[in-house]
Amino acid sequence: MNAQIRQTAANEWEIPRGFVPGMRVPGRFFLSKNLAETLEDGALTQLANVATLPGIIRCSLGMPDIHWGYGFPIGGVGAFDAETGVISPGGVGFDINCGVRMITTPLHVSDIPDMPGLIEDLFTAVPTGVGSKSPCRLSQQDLTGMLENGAKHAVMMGYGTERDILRCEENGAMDGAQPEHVSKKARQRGIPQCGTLGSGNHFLEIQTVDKIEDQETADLFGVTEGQICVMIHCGSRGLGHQVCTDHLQILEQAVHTYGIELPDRQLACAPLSSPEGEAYFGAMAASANYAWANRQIITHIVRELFVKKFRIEYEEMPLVYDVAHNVAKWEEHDVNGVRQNVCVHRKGATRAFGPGRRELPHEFQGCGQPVIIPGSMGTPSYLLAGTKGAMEKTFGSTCHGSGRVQSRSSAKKSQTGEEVARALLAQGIVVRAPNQAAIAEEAPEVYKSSSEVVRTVHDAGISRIIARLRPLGVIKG
DNA sequence: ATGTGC
Repeated sequence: MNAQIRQTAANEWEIPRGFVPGMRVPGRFFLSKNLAETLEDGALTQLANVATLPGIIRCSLGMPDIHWGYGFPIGGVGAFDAETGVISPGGVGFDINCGVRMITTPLHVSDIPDMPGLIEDLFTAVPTGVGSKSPCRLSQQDLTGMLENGAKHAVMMGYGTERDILRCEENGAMDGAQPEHVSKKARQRGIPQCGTLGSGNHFLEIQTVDKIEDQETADLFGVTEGQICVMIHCGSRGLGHQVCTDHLQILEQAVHTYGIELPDRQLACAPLSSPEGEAYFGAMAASANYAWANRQIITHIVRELFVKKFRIEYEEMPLVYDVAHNVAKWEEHDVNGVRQNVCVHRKGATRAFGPGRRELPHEFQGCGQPVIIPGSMGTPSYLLAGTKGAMEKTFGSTCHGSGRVQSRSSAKKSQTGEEVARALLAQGIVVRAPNQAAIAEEAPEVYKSSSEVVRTVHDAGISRIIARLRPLGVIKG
């Protein structure tokens, strides 16, 4: 560990002010001894850079899956004061509201004798890969509806149930969406892509619950051992990417307009209260809503396939929860003992609200929200719960996944897609992707261990492990 | 992440 970094608890570290010039607050991050060697110098510097931004509250935060990203590190959290703070696309990420949802089924492993067949059918039903095209013909009006009302609009169109909405963070639609700040170009990319999985680390996975660590909370979440589940990981596709690109350009100018000094151009931002900052927030919220609609439509496609194939009822595949990984949101938090409305940026980080938060459905008031942490291809995913500790230490946030440790190009050099797929099949995991390179780039070896990341946040008390899920079949984008 | 890069 860098000599300037101070250890403050078993898995907790502090970057002191002065690590980079202009830090207004310290940086803090969570990392176990085993993960220490995965920490990149660049990510550490980025975490310190975030602490220089105007109006940042208490500290910049890094989760154990931290790695180098655009401006902010991935696995980064920053909360900003409503009056003096800024909003930054680099603190949200290009894939606005990249997120993950988990659906349970009444099936067990023995009910799916032909996993390759199921995966093939799902691969055909859910458009996958770069530039894949939508299964639904979306009108301009429906696109606007999705930008304004997210998953609610998708349900209104017939893609899901009223109950689904209650099981999405923000009820599947953020307040403050302003479709008028989503460019025509972004809309053009969004229309043909809604209901598509995308590429990279996005996936659709068939899993089984193989270990319950907290039976009481698992019961509340509706999860039982041996059950087959579906996990969907995707975001706002080309639309969110275009919104980020468009507004970065505007905010790079705003940096000069408002005389903001930045250690890195990629931290382009504007005051939360400025027209430029408000425009980005409105467009970002609209993109987040599009992503919720996207995951909702994919959920519907999967349910229809299961209903037909396994002769079950649509309602027998309830949504456990849907969480956002890349978003900035207004939330109330305690700041120096005062309840304050702050703008929390989570980039590659998950909300982990503990018991008693009014945003949560009544059934989760006592146990905290479900937190879904996807593993890499072939490694376990986890269902966690939010905690009081997260409210106190991390503005109600935890990790989002495993975190890449090897570049895509390097991954392709070390193994071919065929080799990776064969190794996974030997472990009983079926993999399907549009091309072999996609599989090589996502080999389990290129990621930090999801188990180690999850263990770290559990031990630090910023979420707690409820159940572990083992992959059986994976569709990669 | 991304109709993937100047």
